[in-house]
Amino acid sequence: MPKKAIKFPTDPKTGKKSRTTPNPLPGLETAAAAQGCSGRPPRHLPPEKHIPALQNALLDWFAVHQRALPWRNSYTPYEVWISEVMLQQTQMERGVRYFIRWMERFPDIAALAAAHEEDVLRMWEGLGYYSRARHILAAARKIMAEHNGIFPRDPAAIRALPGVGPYTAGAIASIAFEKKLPCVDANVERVVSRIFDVDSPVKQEPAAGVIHQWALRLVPEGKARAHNQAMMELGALVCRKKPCCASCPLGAFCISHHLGIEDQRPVPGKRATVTPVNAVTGVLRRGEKIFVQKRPASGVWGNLWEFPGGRVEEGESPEQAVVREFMEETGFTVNVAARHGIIRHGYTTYRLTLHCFGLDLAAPGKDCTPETCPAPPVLTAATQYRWASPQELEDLAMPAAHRKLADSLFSQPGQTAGASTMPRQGRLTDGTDTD
DNA sequence: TAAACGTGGAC
DNA sequence: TGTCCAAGTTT
Repeated sequence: MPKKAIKFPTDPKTGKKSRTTPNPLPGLETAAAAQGCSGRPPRHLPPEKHIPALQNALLDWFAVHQRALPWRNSYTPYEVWISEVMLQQTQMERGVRYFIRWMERFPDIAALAAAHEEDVLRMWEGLGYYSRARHILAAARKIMAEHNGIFPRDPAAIRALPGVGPYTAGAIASIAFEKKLPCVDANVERVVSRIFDVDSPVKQEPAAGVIHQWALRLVPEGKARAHNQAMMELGALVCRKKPCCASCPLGAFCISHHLGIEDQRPVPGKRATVTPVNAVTGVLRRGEKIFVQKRPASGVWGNLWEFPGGRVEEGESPEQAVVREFMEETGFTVNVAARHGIIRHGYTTYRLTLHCFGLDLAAPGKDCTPETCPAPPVLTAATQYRWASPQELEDLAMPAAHRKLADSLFSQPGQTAGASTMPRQGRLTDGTDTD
C-alpha cells in the first residue's frame, strides 16, 4: 500500500512547481499561519508531536559525535564567552589554538581586566576583527566594576556587555547557564533553513525572524547547553555547505532533503564585490631601531602598530607613493633605499597588494640617532610612534601583513636590497611579478 | 538596512 | 587564481 502523499504548494516567489512526494512525516502539513512570528511564516510545520523525536535524535547524535574542545570541560562562563567571541568568523582549529594560549595568559576575568590593551591585542594578533579583543577587555572591566567580578547570569546583562550581540548572548546564556534561549549562527541558519525549507535569504527578514522562532522552539527544556551546541555541531560536521545527508540524524525531519533541494538551502544573500587595492609601506631604520606608529582606535586595525604607508594614487609609482605617504603621515622626508618585495593579502572586500620598501631619512639630520633625532614626527594617521628594537617589534600587535614584513626584516640579516631574497618560504614575493 | 571590520583555509 | 566562507557585532 503506497504511502500517503502530501502536496507541496507552488512557491509564489520562485514559481517552483508544486510536487507530490511520499510523506516523510505523517502529519506534516502546510501551515502558513501557524507560526506566530513576524514576517512570512514557514509554509510547513511539523506537528508538535515530532519535535521531541527531533530533539532526541539530535542529542543522541551529539553525545556520540561531539568534538572534544577545551571549553567543553567545565563550561565556565568565562571560557564559554571567550570561545564564542573567538570563533566568530573564525575556523575552529585556529580558534582552539588561540583559546588555549589565551587562557594561559588570562586565566580568569580578573586577570584579563587587569591586563594592558596592548597585551590583549598581541594575544589576538592574526585572528582579525580586532574590535572583538578591545570589546572583550572592556567587558571584563565592566564585569569587575558592575558585577563584582562575577559573570552575569541575566540574559539582558549578558547582552549589554561590549561585543556581545544576539548570537553570543544566547550562546553564553544557554551553554553556560542552561537558559532556554536559541543561538542562531551560520550553522543554525543552515540547519533550520534546510529542515524547514526556508526559501528566502536567511540573513534578511522575514527569514531571519522565522529561523529565530524555530530555533527557539526547538530548544528542549533544561537541555539548552547540549541542544544548542548540537545544532551548531551538526551544521559544522554534517549539515555543511555540501551536506552529508546520509549521515544526518535529522534526515527524517528535513523538508528540503525530502524535496531533494537541500543544496538550494540556505538561500544566500548578496555577494560583496572585491576591490583590488594597491598600497605601499616603508621601513625606516635608524641603527637597530625601526619606526612604527599606532593606528587610531576606530577603523581598520584599530590600535594596532604598523609601518607608515597608504594607497598608491592614480598615475603614481609605488616608490613615489611611499615617499609621499611617509611625508603626509610623519612629516619625514625619506628616500627609497631598498625594495623589500610585495605582500599580497586577501580580505573579504579587498585584495591588497602591498609594496614594501626600506627607507632612509633624506633631510634634515640624516645622521641622527633615534635618541638624538632633532625632528620628532608629526603624526597625522596615528596616535603614537616608537623607534622599536627587533625585540620590541615582536611584542607589538601588528596587522598580519605588517607582521609578515617585520618577520622578513630579521630573517635576512645584512640585506638591504631584498629584491633577490626570499625571507621565509612564501611569505614575501620578490616583486618581479609586480603589476 | 548596509557597510565596515581580518584572516587563512578549502575547493 | 579566484571565490567562498568560519560559532557576528557595531555603526
